[in-house]
Amino acid sequence: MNVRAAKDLGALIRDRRNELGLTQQNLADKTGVSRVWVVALEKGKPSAQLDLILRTLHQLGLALSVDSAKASLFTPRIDLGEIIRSTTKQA
Amino acid sequence: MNVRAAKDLGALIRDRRNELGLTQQNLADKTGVSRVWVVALEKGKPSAQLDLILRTLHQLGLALSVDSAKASLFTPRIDLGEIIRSTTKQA
DNA sequence: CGATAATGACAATGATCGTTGACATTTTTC
DNA sequence: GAAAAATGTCAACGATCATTGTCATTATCG
Repeated sequence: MNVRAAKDLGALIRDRRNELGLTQQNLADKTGVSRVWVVALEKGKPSAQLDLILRTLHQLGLALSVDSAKASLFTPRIDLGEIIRSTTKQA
Repeated sequence: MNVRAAKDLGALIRDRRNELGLTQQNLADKTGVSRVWVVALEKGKPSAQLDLILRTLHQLGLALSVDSAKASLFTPRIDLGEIIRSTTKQA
């Protein structure tokens, strides 16, 4: 997903954390940050620091990437793994 | 490109800035940050803050995105625009 | 319902940020 | 090679960070 502003990242992280069934405290502990920071991050903290963000995403099984702004609109990610899986599953 | 650590982002930004023929001062002015900060960022500043990073990338025509860590390995970006362009260009 | 967990908010603190201004060191241009 | 531009580095400063501890408010579970 595209991250245009801090709020995008916050929402994304909160959703993913819930997907994994983690509490804010769980995530904070695993990541090595305070729970207060996680709360702020999910609220869309613009001043959040890069390394803490990277560590948080890592704990959530997420990764950060940078692409051309135009590309991010017209170059969708194609999940080759899923395509291969679903086209070869015929027993 | 994938950003695993602050240094990745720094290298990426420096390369892109040079591609565009901008000086550190140029980029700093456009982005509204100090040149010292740009220098540090390109060197791989882990404590760089999200909003400043987003503003910098924006000025470079770059965008930030978050994907599944696994996905980022197996879901390449497909440039549909380029595909359409090159398959319809026959006069 | 009652108890417990989870989340949101606040203040106080030490640590660190990003800025300005200056100077040294490349790198580029003529 | 000389001049100019670009880059790297430093110190001092006010501003802000991330942390801890605490308490109020929701959710969740038995």
